[in-house]
Amino acid sequence: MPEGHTTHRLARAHTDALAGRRVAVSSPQGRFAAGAARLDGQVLDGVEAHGKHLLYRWRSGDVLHVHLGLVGTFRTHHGAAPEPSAQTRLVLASPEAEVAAHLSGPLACELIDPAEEEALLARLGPDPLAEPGAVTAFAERLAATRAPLGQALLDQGVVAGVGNAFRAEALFLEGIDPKRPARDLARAEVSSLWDRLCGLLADGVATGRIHTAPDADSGADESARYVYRRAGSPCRRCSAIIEALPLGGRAMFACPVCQGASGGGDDRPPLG
DNA sequence: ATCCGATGTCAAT
DNA sequence: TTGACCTCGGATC
Repeated sequence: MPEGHTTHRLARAHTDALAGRRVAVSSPQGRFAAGAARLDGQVLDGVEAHGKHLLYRWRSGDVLHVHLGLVGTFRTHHGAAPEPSAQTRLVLASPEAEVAAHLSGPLACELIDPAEEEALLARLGPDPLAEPGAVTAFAERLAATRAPLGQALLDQGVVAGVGNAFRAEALFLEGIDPKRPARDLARAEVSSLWDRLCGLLADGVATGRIHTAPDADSGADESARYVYRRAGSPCRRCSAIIEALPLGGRAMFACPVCQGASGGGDDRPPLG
């Protein structure tokens, strides 16, 4: 689940449900026991998303940093909540609001001090969901890397909140070969790509899913995407076989024709 | 019952 | 570049 759209949805949901309330905080699993004990009963002021990072700000001045990583999940229950599982790292609950959020498997769940928060935010590039006008910062950071574009888009210092699914879908829709050096993109390509990322992420916040292809609300997630996790299947535009190649340590999915040297991306609808 | 992979990141080679 | 970490659902035996 977790690219930038997920964290922004959580920030909004948890702010709506819990901000201004005293929150019961616990760590059934135990690995956050000390932090939970410190926060338990405190008033939550609000929750912010910065790329894939979540910051929970408490009236006491404490800041809780959560990063879901690859497998982390936050389940937010309204009404009667089930018992948290034994591996639940963190529970945030308001009995009066009948809300309980259960966090499992996070990469990070920790209290951070102001210096750590500053360092965290300083290493993030612009977040399309937080700063949709930040195309210039995006362009500068693309120009400063030697990496291929497909790899640069996974670098949270280049753009914050984009992950493996959004990078693949965005580059397909832009018709750009992911192996091209990021610094070689024309200004118009950078601008169009930034707008594309903003649009895809905003759609993700609205729906909670990464569905980029117009058809197929029915069926698996793969049926609602152009390339991500579709290696070996025909391209929805040209029927060429979608490829997966390692880029930035992960599988990069792309159409060899639509994203070939001749380029060609636009808003053409998919084939039948 | 067991294995494997996943929308992520970091530390150790 | 690789392995470790973390949890869970789906595939496989």
